[in-house]
Amino acid sequence: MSGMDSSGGGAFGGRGATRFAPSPTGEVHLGNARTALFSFLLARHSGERFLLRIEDTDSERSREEHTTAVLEDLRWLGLEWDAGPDKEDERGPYRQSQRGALYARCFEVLERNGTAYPCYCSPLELEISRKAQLAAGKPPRYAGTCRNLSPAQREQKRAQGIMPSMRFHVPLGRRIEFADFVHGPQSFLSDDIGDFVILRADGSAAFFFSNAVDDASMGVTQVLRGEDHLTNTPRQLLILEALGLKAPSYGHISLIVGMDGGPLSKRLGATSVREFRERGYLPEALTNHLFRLGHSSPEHGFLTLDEMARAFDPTHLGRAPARFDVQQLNVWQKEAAHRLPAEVARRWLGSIIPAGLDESAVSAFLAAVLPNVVLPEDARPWVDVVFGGPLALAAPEEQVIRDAGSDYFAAAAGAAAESGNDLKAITAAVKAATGRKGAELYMPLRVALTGRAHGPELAPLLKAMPPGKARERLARFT
RNA sequence: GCUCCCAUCGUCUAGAGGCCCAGGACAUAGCCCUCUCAAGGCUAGUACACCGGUUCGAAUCCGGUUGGGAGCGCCA
Repeated sequence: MSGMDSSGGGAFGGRGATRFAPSPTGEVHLGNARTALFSFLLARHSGERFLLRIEDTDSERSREEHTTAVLEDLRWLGLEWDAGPDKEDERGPYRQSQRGALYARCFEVLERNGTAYPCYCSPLELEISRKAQLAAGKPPRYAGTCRNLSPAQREQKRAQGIMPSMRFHVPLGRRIEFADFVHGPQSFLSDDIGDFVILRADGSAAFFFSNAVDDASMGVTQVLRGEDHLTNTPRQLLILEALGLKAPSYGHISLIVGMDGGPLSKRLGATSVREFRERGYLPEALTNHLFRLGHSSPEHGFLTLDEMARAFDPTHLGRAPARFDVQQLNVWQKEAAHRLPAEVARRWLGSIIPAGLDESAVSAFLAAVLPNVVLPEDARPWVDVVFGGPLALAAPEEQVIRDAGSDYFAAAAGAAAESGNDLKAITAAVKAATGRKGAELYMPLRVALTGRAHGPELAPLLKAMPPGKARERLARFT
């Protein structure tokens, strides 16, 4: 069967591959972002290919704009793929909605094997059956109603116009074992698994089926995914076995949880890449934080993706759920913000920087303010300080001004008039006139010039101000 | 209900029987530096969920308890 060769080889020289396989039904969640990051790093670490496959078999919920958003978010994070929906190769297409022919061929194999059969049960019947089993304290599994229908019975159902779904016939009494590369040896009993749907009534392929078939046919050798898939893995192994396809090795990483230890929820803050991005978080902050969630590395500092790829160690993937702590994210965010090159910082701050400034004014502003900024909004108050008009003072600041006295400011304003916005010249003049030093010397200047007692370094801040601004603000208190 | 996964400082984690009265990073506190904040330097406190067992010896192995999570969908 062409297109189903899972032996590697061919155009890809036997290289293995990892993949990220999101369904375009919403925003990229933090947990998925981490799975994508780890899969990306796993591939980069060992020179494998990183594939992006869009799992859009559910036409009801899949939306093209979500696919676009997923691609955008991944690229924003810096996770570029070697093949994907916008980078097709001979193993594609990379959208499941376009792989119907392959699924049909695979299904035929199963049908011939006798490992698949049509199920005519209605959603309502299935729902009732599930509820009844649950109520009886039993696992809610498919009861096998349609498993052994005779050809005549099937014909009868078909004549009634019922479109069947197709189920996989799970063998009895089998032990399914595999080595999870995160959790170690796993063992499941096939008796605990009910016959599951592989083709929906509309003919589209269901997850267990399409996902397993695609991993095999796309040459994926290592599947890194969330732990929510761990107990589903035996199903996929069974499908692959029935198809005679080689299974990838699987690793299941624990889920990311909120600070309360429960599932990550909106209530506790942002949960999607998009939201963090919109709040002004930088991709490097997110990747550095995610890199340490459920993974340990001897490298402690701020890392680029390349450095992460080198340091990534699949044997150091955690089995315990990791809490998403925004405080820790903010540490990386601060670091990322402080490392921002000027032109990127300018884009990052966007409309917060007033329009119409010349380049040197912008870079002076950035040089002064960036070291004190974590999120773009932190820069906003300093725009007024640097470029705005007269400053309003609170009571404690007023007091600082009064204590300094008008002689102090006369000297300061005089120096400012002569030298422009030069802190050294101003402090020298004030020092000569008043004999003040240390905080007594600097604090009144800081307050008069910025309106507040705390903030970025004074000298660069002054330099960023328009000419005459220092004199103007100092003269106010003479 | 059944099956499966998990459990070390506030957070992320190291730890695969003695190297651990548990190490690191971040956070926190104090000090230093300093015009403030930030940065930087130094110092400090805080953890093996619980109960049994195996062993000369257990964070590490086994059993149980508790707690958390996942799966059992014509969602992925």
